[in-house]
Amino acid sequence: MKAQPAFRRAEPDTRRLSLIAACARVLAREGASGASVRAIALEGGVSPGLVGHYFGGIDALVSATYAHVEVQVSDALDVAVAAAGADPRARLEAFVTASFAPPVASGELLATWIAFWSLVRSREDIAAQHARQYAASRARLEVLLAECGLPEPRLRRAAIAITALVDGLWLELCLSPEAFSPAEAGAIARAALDALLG
Amino acid sequence: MKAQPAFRRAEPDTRRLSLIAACARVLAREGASGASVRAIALEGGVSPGLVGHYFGGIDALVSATYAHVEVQVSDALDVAVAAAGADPRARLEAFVTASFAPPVASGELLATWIAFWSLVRSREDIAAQHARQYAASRARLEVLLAECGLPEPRLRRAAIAITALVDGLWLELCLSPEAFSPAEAGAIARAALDALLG
DNA sequence: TCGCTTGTTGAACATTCGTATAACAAGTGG
DNA sequence: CCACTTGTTATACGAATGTTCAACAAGCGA
Repeated sequence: MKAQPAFRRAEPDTRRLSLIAACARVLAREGASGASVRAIALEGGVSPGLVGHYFGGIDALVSATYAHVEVQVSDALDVAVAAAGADPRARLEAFVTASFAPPVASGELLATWIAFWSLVRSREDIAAQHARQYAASRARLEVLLAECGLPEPRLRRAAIAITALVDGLWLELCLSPEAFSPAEAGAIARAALDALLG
Repeated sequence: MKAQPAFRRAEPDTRRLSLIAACARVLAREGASGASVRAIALEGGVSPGLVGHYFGGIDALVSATYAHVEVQVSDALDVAVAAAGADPRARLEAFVTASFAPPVASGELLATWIAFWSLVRSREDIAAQHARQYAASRARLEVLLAECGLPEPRLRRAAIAITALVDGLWLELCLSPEAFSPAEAGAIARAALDALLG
């Protein structure tokens, strides 16, 4: 009788993704302080050494997890925008509305953001990653705003404003869901769009 | 020759405050992950045991530090509002403008906020503290808005909106100061007030 | 079937963590 | 000047941290 394999090899990218997913789950369940190499390896059904093998350190894994989750969030927003049809204003409103509904606004995602933010000030490469992702997210919003007819000179500030408003509402929604509802957050953001677009 | 005292006794409240100040300094310098009992005790010129003696645990010290810093921030905003004179609109604008200048907006404060936020989801008492402080901060803004003539039914949402906008701008300002300037953040917030108050 | 590459393991490493606690001493009231 | 209270120290403890590395074996090509 042949013993079944003690472990299974995986494509590097597959394994990397499964570790990222495990990291995200641990962050969601245990919070930023519970995301240790061992806990993540256990969650991924893998030995602790693999984390170092693929990412070299826990910071890089957290950074990769943030990048991955950000892409998921970004995709979810894109889907919502696409589902809104062709009307520019409807697309913009779909964007902000989706920002306050799962899977974008979710307390479980908060720990990933917090773990990432806590690295921004001390690690220059992670600060650069944050700046890059922030710029990308703002640029996408600028496109939606431009399609609504907002003139180019006002685009930058408008995008900064809407991004900040949405982020602030999102953060508070994750931190204390009782303060106000996702629907109320959506209404507030849409009112801001009204004011901005006239 | 009499050896000088090996240590100095302090009033409980004095010592508590000095530990809170030491915690804030360590958070500012080392970030959330560097704020260990030992590092804080060393910073405060005190033995590690005292942290447990006064606060019972590191979480309670972080929570107390957050509360203390929040009061400082709140006081700084009050000073700015008072300095603006009697005109309600000027007072409101002073409030948002001060939110983007030191000592309120400062990368060094960010770590304190992050350390506190990371406790909100896992500890019920800290979630309650956050909800309480958020409500207080929103209530103060509601007063300023009411003085500008905003009718009562619109107060709640307006305060939520301005708080979220200011928090979002503040956060991004602390995370990546190159994205936009404090002056630009202030202009954005004042424009939002324009839109809100007509 | 054999050998080779390399993904993977699991233990060991030196630190560091938070907390508990016994001994010490500063300051106060007598 | 002497207790007595208690703020404070210093150490010790077990657990957990991130990282390293030699050994192992899975899967592929020959």
